[in-house]
Amino acid sequence: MRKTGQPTINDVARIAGVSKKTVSRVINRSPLLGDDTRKRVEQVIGDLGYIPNPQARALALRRNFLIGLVHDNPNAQTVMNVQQGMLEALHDTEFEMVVRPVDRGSATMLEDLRHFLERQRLFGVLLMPPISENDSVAKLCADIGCRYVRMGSAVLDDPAHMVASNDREAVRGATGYLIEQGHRRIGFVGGPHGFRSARERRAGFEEALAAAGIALPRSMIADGNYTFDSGLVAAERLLDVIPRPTAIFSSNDEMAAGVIHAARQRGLDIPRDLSIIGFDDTPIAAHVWPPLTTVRWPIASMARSAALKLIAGEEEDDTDVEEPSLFLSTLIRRASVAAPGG
Amino acid sequence: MRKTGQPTINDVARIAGVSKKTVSRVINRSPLLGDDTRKRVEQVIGDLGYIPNPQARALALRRNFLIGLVHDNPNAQTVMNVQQGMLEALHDTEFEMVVRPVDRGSATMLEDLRHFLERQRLFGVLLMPPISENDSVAKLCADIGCRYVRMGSAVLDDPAHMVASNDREAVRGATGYLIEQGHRRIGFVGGPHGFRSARERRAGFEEALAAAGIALPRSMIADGNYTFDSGLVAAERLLDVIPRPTAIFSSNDEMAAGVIHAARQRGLDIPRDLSIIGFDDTPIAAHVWPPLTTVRWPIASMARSAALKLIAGEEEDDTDVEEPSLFLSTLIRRASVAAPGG
DNA sequence: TTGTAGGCGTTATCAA
DNA sequence: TTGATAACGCCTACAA
Repeated sequence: MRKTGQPTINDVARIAGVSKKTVSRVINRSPLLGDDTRKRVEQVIGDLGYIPNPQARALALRRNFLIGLVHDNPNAQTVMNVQQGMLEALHDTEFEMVVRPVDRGSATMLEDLRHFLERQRLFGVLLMPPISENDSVAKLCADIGCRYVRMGSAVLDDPAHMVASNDREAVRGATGYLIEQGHRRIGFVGGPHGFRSARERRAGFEEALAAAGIALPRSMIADGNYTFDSGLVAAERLLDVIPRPTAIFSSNDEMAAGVIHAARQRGLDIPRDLSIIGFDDTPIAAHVWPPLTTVRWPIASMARSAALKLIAGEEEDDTDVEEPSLFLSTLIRRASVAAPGG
Repeated sequence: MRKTGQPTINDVARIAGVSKKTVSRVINRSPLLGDDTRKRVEQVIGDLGYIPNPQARALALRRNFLIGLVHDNPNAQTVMNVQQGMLEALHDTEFEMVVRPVDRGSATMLEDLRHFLERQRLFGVLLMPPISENDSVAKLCADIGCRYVRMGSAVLDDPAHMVASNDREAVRGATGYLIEQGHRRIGFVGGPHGFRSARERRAGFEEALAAAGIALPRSMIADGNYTFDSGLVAAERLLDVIPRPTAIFSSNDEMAAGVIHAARQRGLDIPRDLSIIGFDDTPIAAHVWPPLTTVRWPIASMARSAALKLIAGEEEDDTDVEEPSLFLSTLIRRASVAAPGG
């Protein structure tokens, strides 16, 4: 109690007139403990304001109480939603969240990550997309004995290590909605190669068209990389095609904002001349003009669930309830979609 | 080396044929060490892939290597920029970042924070606005011996505990720009009461008008709370005034997007009928239509500097270079401003 | 320049 | 049901 000002387990033991181990048992809710001893110790703990030192526990238990968030996601809102969901799960537990961005492009990414995990000896990590799609990262975690749960747009791993949304189905539904409105010439702005989410969304798009018997010419597909600018460029390509598409599905909101931009630069009215659907339901979707119809996936819920999976069995509460592994997305209908021609 | 698979200082010592202390000296770059011994130990460390256990170090040193980010900022991009800046500073150090959102509205916020800080015994915390403006929080940190640095829109603390932007001056400049363009009826959308940034920005606005000898009727001021919707509502109030303002300064970008929305709903052309300036230069600023003229403050640089202040003296590199405490903002000129009437 | 003994605050083992 | 003793992996103080 001298140096740091914080009382230690020794102080509690001495004052309560019991051994350290007994105090430890009280802290850890050991079942074999006399009621009176427990009460007495708890009294002292309360009086002293004693708080167990997590570092010491980490050392003794050979594992710490840090959950890592490993991400390389460029979208701030998405990352924040994940953080929020994780923290909801970690709230009132002894776990804390440490954030670790990684550089997917870096040649040493895997080595850096290994070094980080080995050094910090994290209790577990939550892998966000798109890095979560990288199987070598999951393998790395498994190899060095670090628990992990991956978030993704499709099931990439066994349920214990995965929470997934079903992007394909969501996009199929969104595209179906455009078709219902009467659209037949529908352009597609895709995400970057190598992204599972990009692949899933495109597959959903193609499935919807196929189901409706609508041909999909190559000219109606343009690839982007999830950025505003790439969406703008892709839209310019699509809008050059004659006859022009009457609707465009964009694989994320940011690119959809670029599509809106491009359309407006050509004097096109949205949704009269062009309907647009995005994906993610980031704040930008509600704030662009006109407000963007988009697909919302339950990011925070997924992250919360993922974190709960990670610490499952560690916390006494309702560990019997299995965390779900598959999450449903919903189409948010706003003003950017109408029947062709108004 | 048995349980965890990770080699310990003992393994290194045994294999290198030296004492633990010698290995410890190598790790901590003690100057008094024979070159050959050092080389030999370093060789073994490399061979074994030995990494010192941060938990054990934390225990022995009675302090850990975690830097906290305490925030209650609703803007995702701002928080992410701060995280990025912090992590840049922490890169290649032994420090990690743990994130702690707090609820400013909660009655137990201060108690929660105290509990968090006492339990985790963080090395230090970075306080983001607006919670950083709360003097009791700073006092709490000081009381329990936790280093802290506050980020803010004005100097609220001594340089060792503060990195600040100069919002007042920035807004004065931005408003001056509108005046230069010929605007005389300029509306102001303010931030929420109790926010220092809101106060500073408003002061800057008023100073600019006063300097130009322009009266500021009460009707030209509408308060918001930094959200899109509040900006929209505020703009509706301002645009109802006759004669209408020819320009509006909005205290952040999100509200400025709401202003744009409101203007468009009335069929006003921006910038012909209404010029708009925002604050923050979030991505939304570049992506709305028309692109928004706004004030950019160097968030990431400020956060990096704040983190470096926190760990100053701990890292050997260039600790002689004092971290700056005041950061300048710049006006980013885009298409949302023109002379009145086009 | 290097080593020994002891401590940081906690938990595990095993005996009482 | 409790307690003594020994870890956990590292660092400081003091010796050699």
